[in-house]
Amino acid sequence: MPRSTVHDVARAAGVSLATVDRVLNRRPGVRSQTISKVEAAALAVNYSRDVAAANLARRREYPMLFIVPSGSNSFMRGLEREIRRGASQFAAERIHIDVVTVPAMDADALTRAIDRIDPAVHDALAFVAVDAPQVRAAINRLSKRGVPAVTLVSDLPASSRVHYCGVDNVRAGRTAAGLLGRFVSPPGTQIAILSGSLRLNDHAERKSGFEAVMTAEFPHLDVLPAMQGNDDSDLTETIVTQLLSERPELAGLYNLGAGNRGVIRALRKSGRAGMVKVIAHELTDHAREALETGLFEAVINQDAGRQVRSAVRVLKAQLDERPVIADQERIRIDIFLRDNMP
Amino acid sequence: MPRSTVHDVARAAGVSLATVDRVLNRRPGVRSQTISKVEAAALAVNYSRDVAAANLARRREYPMLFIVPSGSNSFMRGLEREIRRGASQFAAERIHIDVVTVPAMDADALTRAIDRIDPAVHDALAFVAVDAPQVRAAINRLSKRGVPAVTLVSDLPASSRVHYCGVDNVRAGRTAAGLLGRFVSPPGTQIAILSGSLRLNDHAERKSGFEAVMTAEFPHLDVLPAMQGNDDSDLTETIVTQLLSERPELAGLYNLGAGNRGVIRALRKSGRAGMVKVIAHELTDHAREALETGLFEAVINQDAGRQVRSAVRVLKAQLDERPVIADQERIRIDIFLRDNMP
DNA sequence: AACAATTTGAGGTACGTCAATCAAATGATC
DNA sequence: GATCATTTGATTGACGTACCTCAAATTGTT
Repeated sequence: MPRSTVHDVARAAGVSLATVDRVLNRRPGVRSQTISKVEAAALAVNYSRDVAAANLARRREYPMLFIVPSGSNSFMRGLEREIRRGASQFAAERIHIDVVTVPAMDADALTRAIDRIDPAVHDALAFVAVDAPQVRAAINRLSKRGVPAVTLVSDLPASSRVHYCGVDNVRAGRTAAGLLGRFVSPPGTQIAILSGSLRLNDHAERKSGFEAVMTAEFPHLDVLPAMQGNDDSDLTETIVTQLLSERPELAGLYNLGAGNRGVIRALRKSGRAGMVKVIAHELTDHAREALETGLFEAVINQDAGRQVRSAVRVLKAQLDERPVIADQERIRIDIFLRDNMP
Repeated sequence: MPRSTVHDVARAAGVSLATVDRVLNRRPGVRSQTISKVEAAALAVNYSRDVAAANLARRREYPMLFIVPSGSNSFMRGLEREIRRGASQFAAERIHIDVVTVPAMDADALTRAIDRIDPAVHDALAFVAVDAPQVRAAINRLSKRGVPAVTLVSDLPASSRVHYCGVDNVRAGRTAAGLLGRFVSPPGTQIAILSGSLRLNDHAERKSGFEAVMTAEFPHLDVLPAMQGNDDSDLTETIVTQLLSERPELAGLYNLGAGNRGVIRALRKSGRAGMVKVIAHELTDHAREALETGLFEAVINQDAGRQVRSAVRVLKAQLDERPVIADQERIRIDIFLRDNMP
């Protein structure tokens, strides 16, 4: 049974090809009666548009822009790599991707980059959000100019962004707590939380999820107030070194931001590796090695490639005025131990 | 910069379109000198074939057959569902998928099903293997008849199957051990292993991975000899019920096969839920609910949808005589706790 | 009934590739 | 340099859809 084509629909509906075409592409000049006749016929012969042929015929191109933070953050560099990889992959579908970087956690720089977008050049935007009013305003302006945007990795709630392509960070934090709580059994022991910047929506959410589960399910553990490492390896190293020397009872550490290199260095220096159970985020090369050597117990990961592909799919659907299947676009929270690393 | 086409290649190489076509599609009748000239030109103008247009032009169809075990095994039913879903998705790429079921763990039935394959009807096969000599022989016969095959979920090593689309089950077992070993801390406690059938390659591998890590990293835990539940809920329930009554010190249970319903029922009856930490496989509806209610601590999962899509990709590549990017086809070992279930 | 407005039909061209044909050019062989 | 085989060129018609034009048919309005 070969696929049915527009010809089959036309025959089944008893109308001409031109009319079928007008109906299928929502072109004007067709009586509503005829429209429903054609739609019924399409359903009857089980027609579905051959997307490949359609894309070929309409010379529609999909130029998109991705904005990611610059800097040495391994996860972000990995994200950029995945974007570039996606770019070459999606080229076959006439999707062209440009990438620009802006300083991390710099709301003004991000705002400027968004305002610089030329709708004649880029039809859609994906960006890693910093939660700030001026960014929100810029995105709202952008959508007024007809350019849809999605957030990547970190969300910008209450803005006109079309979709958030990233994990549910509250649940990510909850997951980390579930693991760490089970790993450190003796009661009365201390758990430390290390975050990057709470200006990033994702960090704030992870923290709240983590603390919620700790309070509810592991009340016997003593969770210390969160410290801020600013996603910076050196600052993180300083903080963790001091923490380890001050807290001999420390049994667990949850680093919910970046700066894993700093955690690793501090842990190595202290000689307490293995005694303090560490859970971190993002399976970068450093985290990988830390898992391998037993320095980290587990890593919570969000697959950058999936997020990029999801962003592209959502934006393309938006440009084609097709609905997104939200269910299919949910990004998973991966847990990696030494033995199940990909 | 619009994509370059065959025309660009022809111009760059200084040959006609026909010659470019012959080279690109490996048709005979071109001097090797000209071939390299064209290939160089293709590289120079950064040509990449427009897959959509190519698929449109060649009327190649890809009829494939999937063989899955019948029965009430939730994972297998989920797999079948994913195959059927894939079928409608891949239809756009002219890939047609048929599914047949054969009794689970029945090597002879599987052998007959493989021998029944008509190369005129199905160009490729994906199947869940039972590790038996007659199956191996049937697959070898099949590949002689020109039909490539991949194994799904459970492998058939040392056969002429082209690829295995499934997780590394040794590592899955190791992962389970890493988790369970950390979850049950008090020394001297007992851990039980429950398997389905060791005739299935995947079960045997999980068991060996689990035991290896237990011996090496958690020597203080007492791992009991593995019991066989035959992937059957009722038998599994009986076994677990008896186990729980005989072993009051039991602190952990690893169910590496199917039959989770039996484990759940036995655990509920016994009133030891939560005391015995359970790790199981496959995120079926039952496992989901068990995680939700705290009956299971963790579930190791292999994503059925991914495996199906991977199988289709690999088979299509095989039929097109394209190489497979093995790295991209590696199936991940998912870990799910209550809070990171998708 | 005459007219305009709307709806429909018929047909063509294009997208980039595949596949095939037939003619023309080139090469090798004696 | 005549003969034949091999290689290359030129051209054409699909594939399924989009989009356009122009004419024909149908409605609705007065």
